[in-house]
Amino acid sequence: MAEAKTMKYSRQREAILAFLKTRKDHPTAEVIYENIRKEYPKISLGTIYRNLALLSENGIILKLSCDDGFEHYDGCTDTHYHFACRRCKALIDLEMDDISFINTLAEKNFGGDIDGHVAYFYGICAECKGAK
Amino acid sequence: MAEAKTMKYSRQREAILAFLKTRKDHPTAEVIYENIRKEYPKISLGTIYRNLALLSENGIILKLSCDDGFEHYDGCTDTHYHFACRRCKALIDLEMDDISFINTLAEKNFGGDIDGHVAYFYGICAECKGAK
DNA sequence: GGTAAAATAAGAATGATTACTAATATGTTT
DNA sequence: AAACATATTAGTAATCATTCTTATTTTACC
Repeated sequence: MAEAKTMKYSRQREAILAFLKTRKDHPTAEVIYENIRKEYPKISLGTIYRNLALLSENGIILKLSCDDGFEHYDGCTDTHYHFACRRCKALIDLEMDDISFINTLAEKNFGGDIDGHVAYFYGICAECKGAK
Repeated sequence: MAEAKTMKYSRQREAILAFLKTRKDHPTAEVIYENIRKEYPKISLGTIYRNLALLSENGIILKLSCDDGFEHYDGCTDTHYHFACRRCKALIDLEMDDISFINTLAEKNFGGDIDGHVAYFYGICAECKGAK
């Protein structure tokens, strides 16, 4: 799936990856930018985007499109699923069993090859539910 | 989920919806625009976008984000799933069983309420597979 | 027909993302 | 360690799908 691109080491990329690993909330490029700036005040937004693209193309991070107008990034590539709150727009990891078997169901009446899937769940998160 | 907004009839909106119903390939706003223009040469792209937003907010059509940089629109709102070809980027309907039960799995260790999900399957479509 | 609300065409504006460029960092080879 | 080749960067400009604005036209209802 991911064709390996030659990558030289860069402090900025390492910082971006390290930052992503500390977060569970799947930040946007802008949020990553604001945080990496604390350590590298001169980093540019282009560098953020270029490295996020490199990292996700190589399967080192995940790029999440949950239809809120922003791409989100996830430092954890283990199989897992996400929940997007319709009210507060939070994008949250779900602790649920692996449902990779749905690939088999999808492939049943399909002539092509299925090698993966993404699933987003929608609704109201626990916090918003309590606050109502 | 969908708060009903007052909608007056409009020929343009009807044409957009009728066109969507004739297509199985989930066209983008631009493709819809080019086609509706044949019937309404003066229609503007803003009208396309405004009506697509209205229709999808009211649950009359679906808005699909398959991460290719464009929003796609689907005139069929019955529960079904989509496949996105990694090679030709086609977005195709899958004829598979309903897997709504995954909502229950997702809700198991989750404090909030889940009312829906979207799932996209990825791989190589039958045509690309054959052409290789 | 008259009126109010919604919809339109046309165009301008927005804003996330991408592309460009000259300078710098990295890795490798002598 | 200097020289070289290539990747990466900061800074900035450009792209382009989508949204917004405004004056005008439709639609729905009395």
